[in-house]
Order: sequence, then structure tokens, then C-alpha cells
Amino acid sequence: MEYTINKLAKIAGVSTRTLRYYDEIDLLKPSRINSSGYRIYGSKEVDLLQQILFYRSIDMKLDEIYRIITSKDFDIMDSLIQHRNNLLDKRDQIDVLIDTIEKTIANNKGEIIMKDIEKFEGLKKQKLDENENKYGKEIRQKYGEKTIEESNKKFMKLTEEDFSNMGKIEKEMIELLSQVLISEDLDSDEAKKVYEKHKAWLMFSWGTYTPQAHAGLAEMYVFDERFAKYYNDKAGDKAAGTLRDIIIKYAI
Amino acid sequence: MEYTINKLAKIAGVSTRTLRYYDEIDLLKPSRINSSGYRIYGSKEVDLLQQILFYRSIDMKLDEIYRIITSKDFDIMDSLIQHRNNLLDKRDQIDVLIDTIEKTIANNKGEIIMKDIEKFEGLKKQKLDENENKYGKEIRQKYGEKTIEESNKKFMKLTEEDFSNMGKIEKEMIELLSQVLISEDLDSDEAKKVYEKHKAWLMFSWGTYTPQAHAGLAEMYVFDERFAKYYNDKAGDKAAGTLRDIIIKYAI
DNA sequence: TTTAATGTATTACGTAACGTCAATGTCAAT
DNA sequence: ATTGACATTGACGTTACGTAATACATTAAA
Repeated sequence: MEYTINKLAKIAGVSTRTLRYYDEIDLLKPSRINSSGYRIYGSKEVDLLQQILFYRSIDMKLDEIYRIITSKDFDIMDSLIQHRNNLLDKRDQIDVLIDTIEKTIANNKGEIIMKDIEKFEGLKKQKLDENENKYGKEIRQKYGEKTIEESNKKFMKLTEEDFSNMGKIEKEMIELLSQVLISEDLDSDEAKKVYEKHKAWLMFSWGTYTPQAHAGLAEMYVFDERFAKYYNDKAGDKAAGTLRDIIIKYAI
Repeated sequence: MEYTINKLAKIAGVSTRTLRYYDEIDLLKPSRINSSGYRIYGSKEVDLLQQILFYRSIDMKLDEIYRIITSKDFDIMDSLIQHRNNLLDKRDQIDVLIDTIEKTIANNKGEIIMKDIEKFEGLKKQKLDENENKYGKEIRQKYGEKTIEESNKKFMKLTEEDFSNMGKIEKEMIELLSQVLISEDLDSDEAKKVYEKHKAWLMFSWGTYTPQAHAGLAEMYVFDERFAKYYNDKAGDKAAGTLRDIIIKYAI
């Protein structure tokens, strides 16, 4: 049984362009070329194409497929296992991305993450509103009233915990920072701890972390007066600048 | 504070090529060009770049990022939620792929899936070897001896169940097929059921399904004498050809 | 101050796996 | 002979840059 390129394309469910491309990269050559230069495929090629399409369906790259179909069974197993591991990794990465997005959506309801000012004020407002709350059963009940769905509940709980931790860590950082303001020693253990606390705090809200982004934020602390005021009020004069210096020093 | 392209690249952790590219596609323009034609960036651009890199870190395409940073907050929320859904879909797809690979690895330990002949013979051999087994505790014990790990156990159990189901379905199909051989009516309910059973049977071993691949396999049933003999023996003369005709009729 | 090293600019090819024209040739049927 | 369906080979477009190659600018060392 012989097939022209269109026939084969139809029974295999691919485009003729795909078959020409596979010919071009030597992945699937026609069994022969007829007198008019047409590609003619035999049943052997049909089978091979099915193989190729199976591997393609599990998202394998064509050069990997090429390696597979021109090798022995042992290597096929290796490839399959390897590919499975790649997919597992990829899935984990996507999970992280989803997590980051969900945190972003939750944390600032559409505000851009770089506009951390909003987050600050959100935190402060929440602290004022709930005045001395301990993040116990009360708040969970409050959230529960709003969101009945299981998924949402779990979600709110997560950010609730995050808020609690963020507040704690930030407090510790401010404490250490005011010590550094007195000693003025950026090489001190306290300074380094300030950096670490700030990084930890940041990771709660960003989910993702790079030293460069951290340093970028540090610059903003001095240039944006709202940031500057916030820290200077909390830890003392020149706190914002010192915090920036510390971050730059240890982040890069 | 102004930055040359290299400075900005370093504090942001990207390449200068990236910044030039972002300039080219109007994603991030320098605040000004100096007399020598150098790109000069200001603090506004630093902040914008941080935003861009955040969205990039969650795997957003640059044109989507462009839309986000040139729009209002409301649209940002839409984009984030949409993007989250895309990622969820992608993760589900990957789960399916992983499943398919694991079935492939398990089913024929490295044999190529298209070589279904092997699978046939494997099945037959297994049936002979275990002679009248009911896929009960005995076989589970046997598998348990070989693979102690939890993951593997769960895995073997899955294929064990699959084998059981596959055998049942195939038997039903053979039964229906022999009826069709007598009636010779491809429009009958039995013929259609044959197709459905065969498809179900196929999905166990392939995990993924396309009508074209199904039709391709059907062709093989006639051309490969081992297939032909298998079905003719089971359901009667001309069984392989009839099965092919049925599949082609309903699959495409 | 000359030289050397480094920084910046533009232009352009390469990537993966095809989709989509465009121009042209072949085959079967009317 | 013409038409329509199918075949061929280019060749550009896609995404987000990496990687030269070449030329001019700025800074540092000699």
C-alpha cells in the first residue's frame, strides 16, 4: 500500500507541511520519489509516523524523537524515564508560578506588586482595624463568612498566616535595624540579620526572589518618600538609607 | 539617578540584549538618549523593569506584559486570573502526559507502543502462565515481592487493573465481532459497539487517542499477518478485515 | 597624550516546529 | 484545452532573546 503526502497526512491527522518538514530534517523520509518528484510513502512509513506522533504527543522534541527511533530499546527506556522526569520538574515549576500568582492576586487585589506602598498601607490599615487581634479563631470566622468555598477558605488561611508571619518578621527587622542605626556598623551581625529578615519578609510578598530585584527595591526605599518616612518613623532617622545600604551590601 | 544600559542590566539581573530588545518592541524605552546615542534610564524605568520582570517570572508573554503595564488595574486582575487558569490547564495537560508515559513504560518495558504485537503476545503469555488467575491477592503478592516501593506498588496495581479491564473489554468486542461476521451488517448496533469497545480497549494501552491513529492501526490489522491471524482465530474468518472496515467506518 | 581596555550602537543570523503564502508544475476529468 | 485538485520548492513569520561582527565612545593605564 502506497500513499501520497495528502493521503498519509489525512490518515495520520497531520498537515502536509509537517510531513515535508519531517522529510527535510530526516525524521521521516518517503519510501521513494516518483517520476514527478512526488513523495510516496509505504506502510513502513505509516508505522514509523505513528511512533513519531506518539512521542510527539507526550511533548518530546523532534531531535529527541529522532534519537529514539534510530536507537535501541534500551535507550528508549532511558529517554522515556528522562522525559518523564523533565515533565515532573516542569509541573513543579508551574505549581510555583501558580502559587506566586495566587499570592499576588490575594495580597493586593490587582495592585501591582512593585507598588509596595499599597501593601504597607493595607497592612497598617488592617492592623488598625483589627486593633490588637491575635489572628486566632475570630479572624478565621470573619474570613469564613465571606468565603464559603473550600478552596477560597484554604487560600485565605494561607495569606492570613502569611500576614501574621510577615508582621512578626518585620518587627524583628525593625528592632535590629534600630540597633544598627546606633552602632553604624554595616559589618555587624545585626546588619546581616537585618538583610536576612528583610529578604524573608520580601519572599512572603513576592514569592519569587532575585538579589537584583531586592537591590532595586532598596533603591526605591530612599527615593520614594513614603517608604523613607515609614522606616524612619519606625526605626529612627536615616533608617531608610541605612536599610538600603545594608541590602545592597549583602544582596549583590 | 540615571543608569546606562549595563548598570541597569546588572541591578536588574538581565542582559543588555534583553534591554535593547525591550526598547525595540517598545516594552521599556530609555528615559532619554544621550549625545553619543547611548540609552539612559531613570528610576522610573527601573521600577517599570521590576514590574516587567515580575510578570516575566510567572511565564507571561511579553505582549501580554505590554498590555498589562499600559492598562488599568482592572485589566491586570483579569490578566492574572486568566494567566493562572492557563497555567492550571497546562499543569493538567502535563499530568496527562506523565500518565501516558508511565503507562507506556509499564506496559511494555521499553517496547515501542506501536509494536502492539508484542503486547498481544505478552498478554497471551501472561494468561497462559497464570492459567485461570482471577487477578486477586495472589498476583498482587507476586508483584509485591518484586517491587517494595510504594510508588511502584501503586503503579503496578494500576496496570494490573488495566490488564483486567482490557481483557474483559476485548472479550466483549470479539463476541460482538463474530456476530457482525454472521450478519455482515456494518450499520448494525453490534458493529458500532465493536468500534466503541475497540476504542475503549485501545485507550487503555495508548492513553491518548485520535481517530486517525485508530484508523492507522486498523489498516495494520489487515497488513500484518500476526494481527490478522490473531483476530481470525478468535472471531472467525475475515475477522481482521471486518474489524478494520468497522473501525474505518466509525472512526473517521 | 597615546594606547589599550571596556562600553555602546546597529545589523543580522540562529533557535523549534511548523503555518502560511507565492509561484509553478502534474494529474484526472470534462 | 481548460479547470480544479494536488504536488513541488522557496521563503517569510512566529518568541525572546544569544551570539557574533563591525564600528564608534568613554575611561583607565602607561
